[in-house]
Amino acid sequence: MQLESLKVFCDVARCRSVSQAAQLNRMTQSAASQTLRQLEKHLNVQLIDRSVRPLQLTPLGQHFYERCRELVEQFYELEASIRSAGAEVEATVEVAAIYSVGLGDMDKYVERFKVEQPHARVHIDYLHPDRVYEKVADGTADFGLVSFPKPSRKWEVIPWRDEEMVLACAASHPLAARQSIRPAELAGEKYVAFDKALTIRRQIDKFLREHGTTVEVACELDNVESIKKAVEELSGVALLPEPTLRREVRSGALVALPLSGTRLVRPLGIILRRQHKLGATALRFMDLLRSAGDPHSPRPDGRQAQPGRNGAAHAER
Amino acid sequence: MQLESLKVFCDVARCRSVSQAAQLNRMTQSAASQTLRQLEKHLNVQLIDRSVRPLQLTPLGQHFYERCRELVEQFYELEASIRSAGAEVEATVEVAAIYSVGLGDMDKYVERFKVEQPHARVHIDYLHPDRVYEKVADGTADFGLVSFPKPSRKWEVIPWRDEEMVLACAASHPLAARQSIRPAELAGEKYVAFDKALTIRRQIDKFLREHGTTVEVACELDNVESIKKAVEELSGVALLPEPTLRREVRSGALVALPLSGTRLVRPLGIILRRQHKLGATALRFMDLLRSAGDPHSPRPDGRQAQPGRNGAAHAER
DNA sequence: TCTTGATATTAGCAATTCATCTGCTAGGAT
DNA sequence: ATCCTAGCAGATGAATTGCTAATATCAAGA
Repeated sequence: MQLESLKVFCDVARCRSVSQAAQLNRMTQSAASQTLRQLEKHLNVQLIDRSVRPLQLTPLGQHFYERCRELVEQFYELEASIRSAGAEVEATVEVAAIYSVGLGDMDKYVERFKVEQPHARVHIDYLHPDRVYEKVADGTADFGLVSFPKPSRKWEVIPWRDEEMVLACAASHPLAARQSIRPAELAGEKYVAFDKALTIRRQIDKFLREHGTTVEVACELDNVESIKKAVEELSGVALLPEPTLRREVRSGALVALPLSGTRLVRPLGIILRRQHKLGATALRFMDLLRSAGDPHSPRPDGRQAQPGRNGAAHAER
Repeated sequence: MQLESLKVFCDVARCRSVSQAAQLNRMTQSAASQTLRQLEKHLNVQLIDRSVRPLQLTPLGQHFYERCRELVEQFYELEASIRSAGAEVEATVEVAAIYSVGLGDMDKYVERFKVEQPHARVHIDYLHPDRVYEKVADGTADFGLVSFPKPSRKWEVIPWRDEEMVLACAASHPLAARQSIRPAELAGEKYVAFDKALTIRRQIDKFLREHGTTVEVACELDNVESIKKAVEELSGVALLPEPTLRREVRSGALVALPLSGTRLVRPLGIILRRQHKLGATALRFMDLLRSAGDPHSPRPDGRQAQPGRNGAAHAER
């Protein structure tokens, strides 16, 4: 049972002519005639009275036409809506990122991408790390941006960039005048920590342990923005990724002290579902991110990114 | 675009399994898989996420499923209703008859037919002759029963039976005692005539003219029942087909006098649209009528009627 | 009856569809 | 980690289907 057959029948019913209906459907009169006969045979009824000119619908045919027409129209509407929705989806990149990837950074990438791909739309969700993994796993996001990415069967990890961890403190803090600081010097400081459930907290704890230091945890928060605010207000200190502090350092609200004698980095990674081929648009946006973060790392699928029209995608900020 | 494809997709969406959906649709898993792929290609979207087990619909696929399911269900409902309506139509005989064919006669035929064809339904409309021709011409009736059938390109005429015209008068009328009557004796009688527009009126006028008689037309009516009533109440006379008078003669209300020395008959005929092949049921009912009316006239299409299970159709009443 | 415009029919060809078989993948168990 | 199993996709050959072109048939009007 072909939908086209129904359309042909509806057209015949409207035009009262097989030939015209055939033309409307880009087929020969013969094909239309056969189609109608087949339809009637399938339904085991006579829909059209062919013994008069112009042909006429039987009462049954009339009834069938009225209902059928609606259904056919509705279906073609649905088809069109799905098609356009599909094009929309294809042109949209869904990214899931942890809070602290930094709105400032991502905005720049998005702006740059929109210049290169004017028809494209980028949507970034800033979420709790667990939610990021979820959205990647269930396909709601094309890819995710997380810190300390953990490999798994379910997803593939592409290293993106390493962020230097630095000590943040209020401008009025006694340490603010220092050029750098050794981990050991943090002992006794009022420390604002990440939530215990977060990987970064465990990594920092391990780092401090390795340097024989224990800090006095004043409070625990699950995102960078809250920690920054707490550092300011409690006049505490915190170890945070350097890029997330830039705005506050520029405005003078906070001071960022590099660690001396050692180094702690927060690796960021792109995660994406295995065997899940990304759309062309998503692929291009990922390439933009990667070339900005680490232009030399290989692409996991071996495909070449479409180069921007002027190679700007490879320019470091 | 096949309706079956949509059904397969809907089944896949319900079962979350291609194999099961394939079984439901009596096809192999391979065919179902190809069908789905084709559907997705046609719509240019991804409906199903095949990278997880059990498979899952994409958001787009979910949306398509919800709308599609309704449409498919509605269509199958429509299909079923049309099919059953078609069977109904096929089993129903639509007959258009002039008023005076006689309800008594037709009832007998219908009763007998219902015994032979228990599933069949017969519907008889008693109409003005012009309406009978119309209903046959536009296909609303399978065939028509008329008097003095006029041949035409539009319809075919099959002689059915001739009805003897007799003089009707009230039992109290002076002529009622006669055994028969000559046309000339009608001169001066209060005559109840058919409407001038009717063929039978013209035929009767011609008949009387040929016998050199003129009658005094008391009133004109367009159907036999009214004429009979008028004959009774006005104590007039009328020339009417003998079968239409039987009931009144039996009850003693009217007397029927055969014409002597001459004869006038009203031929009845079956009319049906040329090239309009009747359904099997209509054909059988027509055969019943014809064998009862004139068992020796040939059938116009050369087809043999299905004989009744005991040949009763050929028995004269 | 004849013409005209339109539909049905037929045969042959091209495209599609389907089933079998094989290879691959995801998920779960050891 | 590595194996096993169920389920899906892809290739190939067989069969069906759908289409076109040519021809026959038909209804309506002159």
